[in-house]
Amino acid sequence: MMSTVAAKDMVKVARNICDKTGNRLTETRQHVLEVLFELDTPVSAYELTEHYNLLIDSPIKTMSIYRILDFLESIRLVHRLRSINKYIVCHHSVGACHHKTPFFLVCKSCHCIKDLEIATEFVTAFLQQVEEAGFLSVGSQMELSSLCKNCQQSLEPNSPGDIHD
Amino acid sequence: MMSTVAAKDMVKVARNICDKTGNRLTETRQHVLEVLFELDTPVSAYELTEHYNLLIDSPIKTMSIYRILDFLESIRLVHRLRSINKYIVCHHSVGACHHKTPFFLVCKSCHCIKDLEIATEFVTAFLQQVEEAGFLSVGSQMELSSLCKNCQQSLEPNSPGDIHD
DNA sequence: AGTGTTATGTTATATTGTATCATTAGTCGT
DNA sequence: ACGACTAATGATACAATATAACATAACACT
Ligand SMILES: [Zn+2]
Ligand SMILES: [Zn+2]
Ligand SMILES: [Zn+2]
Ligand SMILES: [Zn+2]
Repeated sequence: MMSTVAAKDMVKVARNICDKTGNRLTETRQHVLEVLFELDTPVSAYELTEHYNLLIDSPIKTMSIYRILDFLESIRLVHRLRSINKYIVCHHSVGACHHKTPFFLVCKSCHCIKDLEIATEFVTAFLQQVEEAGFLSVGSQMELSSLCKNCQQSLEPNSPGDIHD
Repeated sequence: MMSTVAAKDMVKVARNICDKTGNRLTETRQHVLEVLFELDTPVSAYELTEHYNLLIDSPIKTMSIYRILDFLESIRLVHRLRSINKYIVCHHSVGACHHKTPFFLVCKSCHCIKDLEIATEFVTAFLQQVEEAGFLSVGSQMELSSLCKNCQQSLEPNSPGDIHD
């Protein structure tokens, strides 16, 4: 497939992470990452399968997509948005990975998301409360069901999928 | 079905809420609420259907359970835990409803949950950041994927379903 | 009773996610 | 290079979760 410069950077980062962690960035995994990156919008595993098969020569089935998404999530290159059952690439890792506990605002109506850059002391204080409650955060993210600006104003919901900054 | 005193209190609260909001607490809805209350553990819609049909005379199908869960969630008597696709009664409403934005810690392993009583100023600060980002929280809850104390210690995960305080 | 509205029953189907086993592709020691 | 081991993928089936669509029943209001 045609890869943008940004996608190539993403892959480079991915390769570094895999090298360091003793994992293999296979061609299929790389392709999944690239397709997901180019889409740049939350997609379901089945949607991703369709896009993959449009863009990549050798066809893939959703079972494999799920496996690869699991893998990519395990090395923190992909976020699974459980509130909408969709997946996105992690944008925290493109430059240098500064992963904490990301807070995603997920629009209930159009499924656009915003990655809330939350103050460090806030996260720290929160995680301390989690710890005091006897729980251990497992590096996942938080999601808040909400309404984006557009969907608040218009009764008409927006077309799904945008990612706001 | 046999209802505990606590369940009857719950129903009384439910009836009040429905009266105030112009909704109807039908017999079926009341039964769903009672069953869910007695279970007192996160259950899926299908699990709830099974329990309902064991406890209540006239049988119900999952479609209706989903509809009633939607209703009960809309009047904030039930929480839908999206990270594990399960449902629980809201324990915030039993005395007097002091609903803000509940933070649920959800154990990835055994699916027990803890409702984290989070400091008010913390919630306020957080919601302000959400607002500044142009999003409107729609009264849902936050969920953090985590590991409970038991599941941290033992490699063996615990049996699913407990609710910790 | 007649009429509009809300809730439920019923059936079918869509969507999301796993289990299982066979096959292929790397890895490593000889 | 060869065999043996492990990791990754292919392929099929199936489970679990959720919604669509339409018919019927219960309720509310005149
Ligand atoms: Zn990230
Ligand atoms: Zn929106
Ligand atoms: Zn609650
Ligand atoms: Zn646990």
